Amino acid sequence: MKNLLYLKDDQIKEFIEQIFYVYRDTYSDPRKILKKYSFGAAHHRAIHLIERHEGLTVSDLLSKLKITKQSLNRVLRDLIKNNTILLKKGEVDSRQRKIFLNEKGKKIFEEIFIEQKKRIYNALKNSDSDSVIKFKSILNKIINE
Amino acid sequence: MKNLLYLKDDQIKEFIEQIFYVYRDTYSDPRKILKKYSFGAAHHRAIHLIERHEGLTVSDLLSKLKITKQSLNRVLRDLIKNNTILLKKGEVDSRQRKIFLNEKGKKIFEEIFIEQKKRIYNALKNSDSDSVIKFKSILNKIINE
DNA sequence: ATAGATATGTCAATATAACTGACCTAAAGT
DNA sequence: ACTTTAGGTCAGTTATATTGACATATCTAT
Repeated sequence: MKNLLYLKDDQIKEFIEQIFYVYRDTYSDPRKILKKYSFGAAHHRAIHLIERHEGLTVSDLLSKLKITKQSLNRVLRDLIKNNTILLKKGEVDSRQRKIFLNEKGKKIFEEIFIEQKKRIYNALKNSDSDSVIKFKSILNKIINE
Repeated sequence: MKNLLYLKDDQIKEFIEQIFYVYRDTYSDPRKILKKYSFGAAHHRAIHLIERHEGLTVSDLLSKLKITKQSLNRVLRDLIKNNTILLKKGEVDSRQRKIFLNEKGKKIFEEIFIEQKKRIYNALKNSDSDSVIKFKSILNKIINE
């Protein structure tokens, strides 16, 4: 292994610790908003991914969340019951259900996002564009490993 | 708000999504090792923080994990029962319990870390030092917001 | 047409990790 | 002496996930 400082074990351990804090803090900020709608972290993650990938299918969402369909089903049922999402039959393949936020869902998403955005926005606003690009690039490398 | 590309909502939403994937993948890699010792994600996080901050107190660990002491207690009990950690009374303040990995704990940590390290190492090995520094800097800014 | 595969949904039981709330001891601080 | 702090514990509950089994509708391929 290379002897570069940033590849030393201690540095990597520190990254593993930081990744935990970043995830925990980023996703705990909108807890109160979620509670208002009787939603938890699982609903939050689903809503976020549905907003980012409107019309994605149930199996798309499953592979993004990497949970079982039984787990996802509870979440989707809650979201439907709460009138937050709607499912449309796929036009090409009618076995598929394409998932969308409805108007209420979009409003809830925005409420959540406002809370969640602050942390990231403030962290980036004093960073130069080059830093942000490099930050994103490494995030992507970690995901695609 | 500034009109910078990387401060646009879509970009921030993408970061929020990426942070989820990075955390999930980084912490799911050593699942099999953990299972071997009947440990779960909660034990993993505790072991990681104890290794990084040897001799930290119960309340130090609580504030890093941001869970209740009842939740942490289950985890610490399991780790003690499994002979992975040991608690020493604080010399200065004997109400405190300082937490250490014992020999078995250190070995388990190393086993976990080997699995977990790969992803980060591979992501960083082809990045230049400047990228890594900037990556770390933004992680810290997000945490300290 | 029909057989097999795929996408989705659901029932039931269980595991894991968290929570709230109440209460306790020992040791420190004042 | 009194209060606060650090830590531990009991009990009950909630949230999120799991495994395994099975059902339905639809698509694909022969």
